[in-house]
Amino acid sequence: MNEENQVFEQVAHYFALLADPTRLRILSCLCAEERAVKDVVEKIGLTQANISRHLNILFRAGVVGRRREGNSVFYRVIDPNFVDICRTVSITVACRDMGEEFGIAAA
Amino acid sequence: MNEENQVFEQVAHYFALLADPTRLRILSCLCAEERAVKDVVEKIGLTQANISRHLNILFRAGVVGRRREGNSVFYRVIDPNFVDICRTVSITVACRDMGEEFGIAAA
DNA sequence: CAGCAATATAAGTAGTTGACTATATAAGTA
DNA sequence: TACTTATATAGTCAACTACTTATATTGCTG
Repeated sequence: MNEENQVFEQVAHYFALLADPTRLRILSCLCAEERAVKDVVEKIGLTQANISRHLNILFRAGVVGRRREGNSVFYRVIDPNFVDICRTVSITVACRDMGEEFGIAAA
Repeated sequence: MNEENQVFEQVAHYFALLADPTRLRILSCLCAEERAVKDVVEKIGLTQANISRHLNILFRAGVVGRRREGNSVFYRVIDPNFVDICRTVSITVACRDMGEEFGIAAA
């Protein structure tokens, strides 16, 4: 495996992070503000184990950061490019007014 | 399934297109110039059936276009956002000089 | 310490997908 | 038509992954 192929695999791996609707919902949740796991679970409506697992995947990849405060763990988006990427893709795949999930005003 | 969830699924579906190293290699091939399937196969070194399948996936999704010329079918990138997205992600996941696969000069 | 609340991890399962081989279709050429 | 080249499709299999239930960890509080 040469260096060029590694680049493609890294890029593909990053896209794979964003290729899951549940993770996109979670990231949409965290886009505007930091949130505790429990709040994300309530907002999205899947099991706590599942949300926690996705948050860990995003954390290990460096897309989100986290901090513990007492019993709770708060997550937030730290990847500076994430919003830009989602903005572009949202515009690509959907009509203008459908990009609002990520705070994209209709152009 | 409400409208909001459909947006996430559409966006996720687009990211899934780009979440495969082979498809990224193919798109990198087609980024600079239109190419026939045969040329892509030779350049990438996987089976013709596999490349053809990936090209069809990208075609149906509207990322690439194609035209037949005699025996050959030529593909090209037509999604105007693709290069921008890959540029951003390449910068995100790799060092500056690793973005050159998609024609990104070191900043 | 015991009990509770919040989060993380483990094990199992079902569905998806990327790869291959083999075959089919389409177009050029003798 | 028969043959060759180029591309697309079908069938199969292995690997991966998202989800669930059950359990473990961590921190607070009585």
